[in-house]
Order: sequence, then structure tokens, then C-alpha cells
Amino acid sequence: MMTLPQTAEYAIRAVTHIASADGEQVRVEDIARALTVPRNYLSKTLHQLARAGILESTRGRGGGFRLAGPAAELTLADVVRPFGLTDQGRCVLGRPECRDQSPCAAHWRWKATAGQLSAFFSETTIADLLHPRPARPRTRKRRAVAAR
Amino acid sequence: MMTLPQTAEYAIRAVTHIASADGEQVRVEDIARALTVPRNYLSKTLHQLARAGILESTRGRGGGFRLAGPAAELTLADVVRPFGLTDQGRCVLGRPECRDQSPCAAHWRWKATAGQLSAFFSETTIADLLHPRPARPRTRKRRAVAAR
DNA sequence: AGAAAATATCATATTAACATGAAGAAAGCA
DNA sequence: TGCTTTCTTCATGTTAATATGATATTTTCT
Repeated sequence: MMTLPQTAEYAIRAVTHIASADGEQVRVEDIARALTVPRNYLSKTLHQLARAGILESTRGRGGGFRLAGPAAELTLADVVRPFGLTDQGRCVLGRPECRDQSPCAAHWRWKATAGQLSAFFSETTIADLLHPRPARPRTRKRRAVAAR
Repeated sequence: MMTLPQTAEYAIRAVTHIASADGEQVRVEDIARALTVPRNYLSKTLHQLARAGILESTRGRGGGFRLAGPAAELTLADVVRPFGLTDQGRCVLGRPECRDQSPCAAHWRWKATAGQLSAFFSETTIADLLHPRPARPRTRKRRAVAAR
């Protein structure tokens, strides 16, 4: 639980793979094989990303998919959004409305965690995944990792 | 996405409701009505919690469910575990093995967020939900929240 | 034009989560 | 004992996510 739906995960992995081709068109066939993911299903998934303006697709010989914009400006939230990233402010306990003014029992405790989750998706870019790194460019000194 | 499965959410809400009865037996019927949740489905869910040692059930007149232990020692992780809280260390990109030694592209960035998520579930107790409060040990001054 | 290469789309299958309704079993009480 | 109350279990239904295979459509190359 608490993970991405399979489809969204495919999307991130596929987009990352496409981004690594650096502008070249990449065929669904190749992506599917590289990711070990069902071909036609992936095709449909990529098509959704194309309709969302994240990818561009070309048919026919020499065709395939490529990024519609720079990887550094494409966040995981962008990639995942077409597949239903609708619970940005969603209540852990499933209340239809859960705001600061009318909080559920877990609201305040959940808020911080939800914010972090949200930040992960909206601040991590596809470019970040191409050059994996601890994501701490900050010059702030931090206490040793809170490994409880 | 990224939310609890319906069943786990029912479990947390139901256990909280039961905890609020302070030791009295609570009938499935009442819980189901209070939470607006399907009766028989909830029954099965509560039964799972009973088998997991989290609740105790009694049949017949005057029967129902009650907590098997103190609410302050019962974490959300405990309540949710019987329904598959298996992704404690699960990779965001779905890799079967994703460790510090062989990290996926998102590993380092995800690690911090995953830790926070995990902490939310393992550190929040049912008792915490009975007395909703910001979960901030720090006493920062904030603007008074007048409305309620 | 015709063949080949690629995505796009359609119909259908599979699976797990979620749900419902009815019948079974234990506990208490008259 | 027999009745009622309550959890327990079973059989079945519904829905959404995931997947597959066949076919249609567009593009390029010769």
C-alpha cells in the first residue's frame, strides 16, 4: 500500500528511459523490452502522456516517443498526474472534506507527512533521476539521518 | 493514489471508534452505522483484526468488539499491518530489490520521504487520534485558531 | 503505388479489491 | 429447551486496474 499504481510507475520509468535517449525517438517495443513491461499496455500509457503534452509521438519508420520538453523541467508530479494524482490534499481517513478548519482525527499529524510526499513528487524532476544523487544540494548541515 | 486501501482505512476508523467506547463492547452494527461503512464487510475486517490480536470479539447478547490492549500502545502501523503494510522498504519505481548498495534512480530522494511516511504510521497511536492535536512536541506560538 | 514500420485503438480477458446477502454457530436469557 | 442476539462464514456479485491480441491508421522508404 501507499505506493504508486502500476501504470504511474510504468510512466515514470518509461519517461526516464526516453529522457536518457537525449532527444532521439524511442520505440515502444524497445522501452517495453528494457523495462520488462507489457508492450501494448505501455503503448496506451505513453499515448496518455502524449495527450497530456509530456511526450511527442511519431508514427511510421523512424518514429517513436521523445520528451516534449526538457527533462529538468518535468517533475514526477507532471508524469503521474494523467493517471490520477488527485489526492494531493486527500484525507488519510477518507473524509470527503478535511481541512484545517474541520480536521479529521489524524489531520495535523498527517499534514506534515503529506506535505513531504507532495514535495517529493513536485520537486523531483526526470533529470534528477538521470543523475541519481542524494537530493541534498543544500549547504545546510544536517543531523545524522534520523534512522529510528 | 498513495493512499491507504479502503479496508485499512476502515480498520483505523473502526478501531478508533471502538477505542472511544473505553472498554465497552461495541457492536459491528453500531460501528458500521457510525462510519457509514458496509456492515458485513466491516465484520470481516474486524474479524481480521481480532485474529491479529488487536481486538477481542464476543458473541451473543452484550457482545461485540473491544480493544485487546491500551490505545496508547496501538499504532496505526499495527492496525494496518494485517491488510498488507508490506511496502515499508518498497521501491517507488517498483524494483524488487532497492537498497543503498543497489539503489534505483529515485532511491536517495525517496528514502527521506519514505522514512517520514513510515514514521507517521509507526509513531501515531490510536490514542493520538482520540485527542487530536498537532503532534508537535514544540510549543511554537501560532495565531490563535478561533473558529471550530 | 505498394510494402514495411511504427503508433493508435478496439474487444476482450484476468485479477484483486470491495461489497452484498444468506446461512451458520456461539453465547446469554426466559 | 427454545429464542434472541451477536459474531462468523460462505457463495456470489460488482467494479476498476491491469493485461493481451488483433486490427486500424499514419508515415516513410523504395
